[in-house]
Amino acid sequence: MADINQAEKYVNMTDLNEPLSRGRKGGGAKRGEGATAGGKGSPMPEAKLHEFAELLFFAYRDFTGDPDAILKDFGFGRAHHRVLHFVNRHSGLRVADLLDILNITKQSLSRVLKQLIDQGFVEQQAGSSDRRERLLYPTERGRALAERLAAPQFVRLTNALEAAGPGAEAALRAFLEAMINAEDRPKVSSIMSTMPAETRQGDKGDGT
Amino acid sequence: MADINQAEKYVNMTDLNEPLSRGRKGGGAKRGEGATAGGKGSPMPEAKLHEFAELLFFAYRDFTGDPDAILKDFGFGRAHHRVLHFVNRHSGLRVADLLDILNITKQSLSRVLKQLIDQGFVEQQAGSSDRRERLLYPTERGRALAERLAAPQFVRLTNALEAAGPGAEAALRAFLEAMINAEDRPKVSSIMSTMPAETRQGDKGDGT
DNA sequence: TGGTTTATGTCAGCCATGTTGACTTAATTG
DNA sequence: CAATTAAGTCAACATGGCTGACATAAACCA
Repeated sequence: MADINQAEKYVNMTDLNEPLSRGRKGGGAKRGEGATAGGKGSPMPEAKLHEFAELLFFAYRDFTGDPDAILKDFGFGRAHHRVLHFVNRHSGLRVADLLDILNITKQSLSRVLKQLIDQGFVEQQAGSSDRRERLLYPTERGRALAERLAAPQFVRLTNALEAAGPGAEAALRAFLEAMINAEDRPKVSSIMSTMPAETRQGDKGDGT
Repeated sequence: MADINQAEKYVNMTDLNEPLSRGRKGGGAKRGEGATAGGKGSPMPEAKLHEFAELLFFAYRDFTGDPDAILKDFGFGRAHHRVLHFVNRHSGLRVADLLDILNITKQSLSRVLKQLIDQGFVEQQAGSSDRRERLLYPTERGRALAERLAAPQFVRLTNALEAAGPGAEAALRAFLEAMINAEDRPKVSSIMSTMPAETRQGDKGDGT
C-alpha cells in the first residue's frame, strides 16, 4: 500500500530551512503581506496536510473533552477513561494486554487501575488456565460509567459520520487504520475484533 | 471522589440523553444496537461507533507519537510542539489567540512559551496598533524545528489520505469538522484560514 | 486627567499521569 | 527444584495541566 513515495519529499523538506521573509520586526511595521511559504505559488499540498493535522488536533481535543467533564465529577481523569473503556469493551483482558494497548508502564496503569478496582468499577479474576493472570472485567457500575462516558462521544461520532456522507465510512476507516503504526495494525485489529464477551476465561492467545 | 450516588446520577442522565443499550445487568448480557445519536438517520450500531472511537484513539496516539522522539532531543514535550506549530502556521498571533486555540491557562502556556522564546525558537513583537499585545513569530530555528516535527506527520497523513482513496478528502474534512464543538467551528475555520502571514493587526474579534 | 479595564507576565503550589529502577510474590514451566 | 513469567508495589522524578494572587504597561473612557 502506498509507500512513502509521495511522502518522501516531505521528509526531505525537513532539512530545508527556507529563508522565509517573515519577520517584519520593528515597531511600526505593519504586517500586511504574505511571504507565506516556500515560494511555490500553487496551492501547496503542505497546506492541505497542515489543515488535516490541525483538524485532527481540534477534533480529538473535543472528542475527549466531553468525557473529561464527566470524569471530573468522579475524581477520575482521562487515564481512567481509557482503562475503563478497554476493560468494558474487551472484558476479560489481562493486565499485560492493557499495557500493550495503552503503551504505558505497569506502574502508570497500576495507579489508575487500582482506583478503579477499589471503587468498584473494575473487577479482577484469576485466569482459569493460568492463575497468575488477572483478567479484568467491568462491574455493573463500571459498565454504567463506561456507557455514560461513551454517550456524548457516540453523539459526536454519529453526527460526524453523517456529515461525512453515507459512503464515507469505509474510506474513513481506511484513513484511520493507515494512521496507525504499521507494525501495530495487526494488534489493533486483533483487539478490535475481540468482542466484549464476558465469556472469555482462559483466552490469552490474542497473538501478541 | 464521587460516591456511587453521583455515579448513578450520571447514569440516569445517560438515559435521559440517549437510549443507549443499558441491558447487560448481572454480568451476562449482550450488546445491543440502536443508538441513534442526533436523532436523524438510521440507527448507528454501537459496535461500529466503538470501533471508530478506538481507531481514533490509536490513530491519534501514533500521530502524536512521531514527533515526540524528536522533541526529546531538544528537551521539549508535546506542549512545545503544539505551541510551535500554531506559531509557525499562524505567525503573528497573539498570546490570547494561542490560549484560545489550545484551551489551556496562560500559566501553562507561559511555561512552554518562555522556554521556546529563551531558546530562540519563537520571537515576540509588540503589536503595532495595540502595544500591549505580544505577537508571536517563529525564528528561523523555530521554523526549522516545526518542519522537522511536521515531516513524519506529513508522511503519515499522506499515506493515510491515499489509503482513504482519492475522493475521500472532502468527506474526511467534513467528518473532522463535525467532530469539533459546533460553537468552536467558526473559530477554527478562522484560525485555519489565517495564512501563516502577518496579516493581522489589532484583530481581536475573531468571533469567540 | 485619572480611574478602570485589558493583555500579558510571574510566583507559588497542587494534581494527574507519564517515566525509570529495584524488588516481592505467586504460579507456571522446563 | 530452578528459572521464568504475570502482576503488584515502593520510591523518586518529569511534564504539563490547574488555581490563586499579584505586577506592569497600555488602552480606554468619563
